[in-house]
Amino acid sequence: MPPSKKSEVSRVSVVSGWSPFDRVGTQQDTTAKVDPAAPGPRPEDEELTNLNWLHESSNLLNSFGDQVLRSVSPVMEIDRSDGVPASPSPPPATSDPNYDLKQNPNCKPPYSFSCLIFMAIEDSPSKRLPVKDIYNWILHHFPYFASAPTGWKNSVRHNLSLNKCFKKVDKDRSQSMGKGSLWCIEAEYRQNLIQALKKTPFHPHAQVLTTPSASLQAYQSISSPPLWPVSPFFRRNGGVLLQVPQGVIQNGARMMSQDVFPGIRPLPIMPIGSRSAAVSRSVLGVCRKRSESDLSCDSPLVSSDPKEDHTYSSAKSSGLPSLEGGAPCEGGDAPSDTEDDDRVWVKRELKDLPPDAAYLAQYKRRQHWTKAKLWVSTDSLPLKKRRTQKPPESDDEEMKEAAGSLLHLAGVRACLNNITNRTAKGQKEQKDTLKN
DNA sequence: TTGGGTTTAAACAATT
DNA sequence: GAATTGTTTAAACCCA
Repeated sequence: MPPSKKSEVSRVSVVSGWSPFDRVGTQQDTTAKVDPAAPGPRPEDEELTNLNWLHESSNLLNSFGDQVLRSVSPVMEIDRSDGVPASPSPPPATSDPNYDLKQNPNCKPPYSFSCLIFMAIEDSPSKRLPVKDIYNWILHHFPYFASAPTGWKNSVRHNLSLNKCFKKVDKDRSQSMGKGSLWCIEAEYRQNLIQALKKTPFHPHAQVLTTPSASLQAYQSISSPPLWPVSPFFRRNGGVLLQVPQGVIQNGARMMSQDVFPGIRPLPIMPIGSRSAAVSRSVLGVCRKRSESDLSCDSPLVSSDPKEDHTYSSAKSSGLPSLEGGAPCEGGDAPSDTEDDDRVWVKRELKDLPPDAAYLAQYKRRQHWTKAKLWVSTDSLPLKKRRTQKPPESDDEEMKEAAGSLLHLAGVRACLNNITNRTAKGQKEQKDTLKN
């Protein structure tokens, strides 16, 4: 968004803040319009409510947040319409230049793109946004991207396309909202996103910070856990901040050790290529575009098996039980209004196809889900579709079964890894922190 | 070393 | 025709 980027950000009012947690507590977003088409209260909302443990009022921190915000982006207008009163002075700036936000304003947010997109969408009244608005939301809340290389937009689109947490919603044809579709959160994976957010950035408890930096000490001397300063979590609900339960601390500790906790510690200088959001990886191992016909699936179930969720492209349609097992989709095959659309047709066709043994064998070699793709003969397909689709090379049933088992095992293993990795990761980070 | 997951870059098609 | 949007592939990187 080259030319308008800066100016756009310059008139941003950052504060209105965030969303999934808006429904918690006393949030008062009077600007939010009620969209009749928007989904009503969802089962997952209970989960959000259960995140109350994440919240603790802290005007002081909120004020600090503003301070940091101004440091990061002095041009940003700080909207205090949330009624949060001004509060005492923020912690003194550290002398460590690495911790000085004024010197290091271009710090990449410790959120994965998936989280960013999720927040953007959830922050919209109708819970659906066009890509452009997702860009804007990210720009508004994370000024880092205003000066970041433009590739991040590509990454956003890439995520939208490949991450099955997000689904495309056809616009009402009567609407002329420009090109593109609306994107919303796939209900089935909303929990994953929430979990990813819970495990991202903010909130190390003081007790896990055994060797705080100078700024950290200064900060801790006056307040509780830190947040990414521009994080929407930072404010909302009148200065609500997030705290973490014991179970999540390990991730927080990790984030701390990686200097991703700005409020306290250095907002690390993270070039766009850095892997700042690794924390949420395992939670969001869900990359694959769902077919339009799946969109009616409202199952709040979250697969316990990340592998079930993960594969680019339309591989879920492979019919592999291990891929489908977690979340039955009632009515998922119901034809949509756009069934005659090529893409929909293709996906439905894929869904009915058996897995291709040759491909799966290839997958076994590569062991990489991003390659998980069904090859189908699609002479009638648009070029776009033909490009990546080849006729099957084999139809060996045994291979299919073996591959299915492999996939299943891989899923189980990945699931176990996720659990153990999270634990081990946090412990390692704590050790590293101690070393430093 | 291997495997899993994320990000980035790039190419290309489709749409406005 | 240009710009934007959406899809796909590949590679690099990080972590366990």
